Amino acid sequence: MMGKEDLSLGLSLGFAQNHHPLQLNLKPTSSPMSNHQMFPWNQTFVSSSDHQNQQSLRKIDVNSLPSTGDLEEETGVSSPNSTISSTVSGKRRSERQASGDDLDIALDRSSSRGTSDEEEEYGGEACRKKLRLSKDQSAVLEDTFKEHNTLNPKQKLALAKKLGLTARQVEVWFQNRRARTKLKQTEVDCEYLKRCVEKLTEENRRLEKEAAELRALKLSPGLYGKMSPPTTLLMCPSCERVGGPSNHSQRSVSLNPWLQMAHGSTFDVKHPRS
DNA sequence: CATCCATATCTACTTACATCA
DNA sequence: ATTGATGTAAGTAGATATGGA
Repeated sequence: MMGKEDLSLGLSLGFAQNHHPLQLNLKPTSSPMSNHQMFPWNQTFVSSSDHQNQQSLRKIDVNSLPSTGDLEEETGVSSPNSTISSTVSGKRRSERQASGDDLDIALDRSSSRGTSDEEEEYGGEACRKKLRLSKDQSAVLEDTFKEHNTLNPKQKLALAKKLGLTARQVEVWFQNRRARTKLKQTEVDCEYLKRCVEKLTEENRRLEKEAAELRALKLSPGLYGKMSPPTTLLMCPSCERVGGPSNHSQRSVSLNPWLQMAHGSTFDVKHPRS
């Protein structure tokens, strides 16, 4: 099985290697970046092929285009889910009809159901049979994904033809691939934020301790008069940091952590995208 | 020009299945 | 042999963009 770490590693390395201008734009808003801009798509994901490799050795390739006879046979199809539909949703069906992609309709239908043997196995119902893409198919899809994470209709059809898949299968693969990438990035971002929180908590603890010490000093009259005044807090208008009046002290703490990150973080947590 | 409708494509979520430990 | 966890292909719903009537 493909380990999560593999993909995460791939992502991290990808981000490290590609200095995408948006990579540092980590903000707490829900989705500040469009999905099409979010990731450097030329990053490498090598791990899945090993996984696919193992699997494809054990499996029959069920993804080759069905014969003409199959196409004729597969016209009537029911949803693999309990909901009755025409396999492709009404939307999808009309989409294909509109584009005149009749072959594709038939292929899509055939691809989302089993053979007649399998039908018997499932009590005559046309249940969804899980298909596995071959190692080669996955590799080509991955390569294409690295170049662009979305496909226009022409590219989709060309790729489908090249791989012996349906356009719908290619489309679905890209959709799922984008979702996986986004999920992985979310996990990476989460880890980063956790480290940020830890650092800030630690810094807060330290500052509270320091404040307590200063309060203690203030209470002892002998020492108070001799104190230098660096405890005066001023806010830098440009960066919203609170610090000493002379310069941006190393201990300054931003009121806005996201600004701080953009500034070059004072807590040196390495962001995965940088 | 504004509005409506059909279509296309996307994300998010879910389901079903294959595989492995 | 069984079972739970995991990965992934595919289905569904809803949002959005676009173009034509």
